Amino acid sequence: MLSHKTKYALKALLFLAQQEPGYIARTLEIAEVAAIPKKFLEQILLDLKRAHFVGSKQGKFGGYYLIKSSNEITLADIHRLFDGAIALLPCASLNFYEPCSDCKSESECALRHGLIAIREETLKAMQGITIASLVKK
Amino acid sequence: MLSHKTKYALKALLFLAQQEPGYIARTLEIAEVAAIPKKFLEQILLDLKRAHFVGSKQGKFGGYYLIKSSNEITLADIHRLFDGAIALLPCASLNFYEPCSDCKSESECALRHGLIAIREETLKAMQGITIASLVKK
DNA sequence: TTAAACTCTACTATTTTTATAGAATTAATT
DNA sequence: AATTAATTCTATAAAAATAGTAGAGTTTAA
Repeated sequence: MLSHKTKYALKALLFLAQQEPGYIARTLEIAEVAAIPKKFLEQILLDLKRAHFVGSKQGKFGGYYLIKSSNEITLADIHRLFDGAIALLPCASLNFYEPCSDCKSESECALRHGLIAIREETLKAMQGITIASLVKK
Repeated sequence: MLSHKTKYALKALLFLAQQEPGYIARTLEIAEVAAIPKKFLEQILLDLKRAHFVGSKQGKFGGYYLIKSSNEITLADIHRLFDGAIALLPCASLNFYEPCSDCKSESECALRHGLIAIREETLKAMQGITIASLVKK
């Protein structure tokens, strides 16, 4: 399941993608429209900024705007940023790989191979969902 | 990601599937081989029993054994039993459906449709992984 | 009767998630 | 220069979920 953080991030990006090009949205505005606690959203937008999905303008009349094309932001990207690995166990992960502590050997691990197959399918599906594709519907 | 509980359940089922038909395995035996805290495993096996994946024999020389064919136990089944929904949000779930509290209307919800597509793909993949298919490798 | 196993409930500890608070900084306007 | 309205940053707190433990009770075989 997605954390609230990831869900909020997606809703915020969805909002930004629906604005006129050049429009700068205040955090409060996004928070109200998308029903997100404002102070929580501040952190999320800051994370999205550090990950270069959005840009910001400080000071009065400042706010946030998309800097990446909405069809280049995928569900997989946002999941990884806030919820981490797509894979079901770290040993089956591409971006968050870690060996299992309780596994004798990886080649012998019965679970790992199956979970890699799942990750491949899920990742493909999640990369197919973009902010742009969500806006369309 | 899978919880430890789900991972332990899979490892326990994997162990049981690899025993001779009719063999009854003690909790301690499974715990040692699969590196699972014994008291934690007790709860997990009890849950697996209540969900009719395994049977048990009480008293001395008692223990657990599979009662469902290992090719009829899927990753999706075990995930749902211990970690709940396969879908990324409750509003996109088949077995754990709940409406979103922060969503104006489901038909308007931009997220839901995309997440249903993801759930369909992931579920299909997870139903393709069985205890039997994991044992084979 | 004893030993060895499962059964059951309650509890505790830890970690993660979900926020909240408040001061600091930045920039536009008056 | 002062004011206002915004982002930025760090720390903290509250709540929920996860992981694990304890111990008494029940069942069965020998």
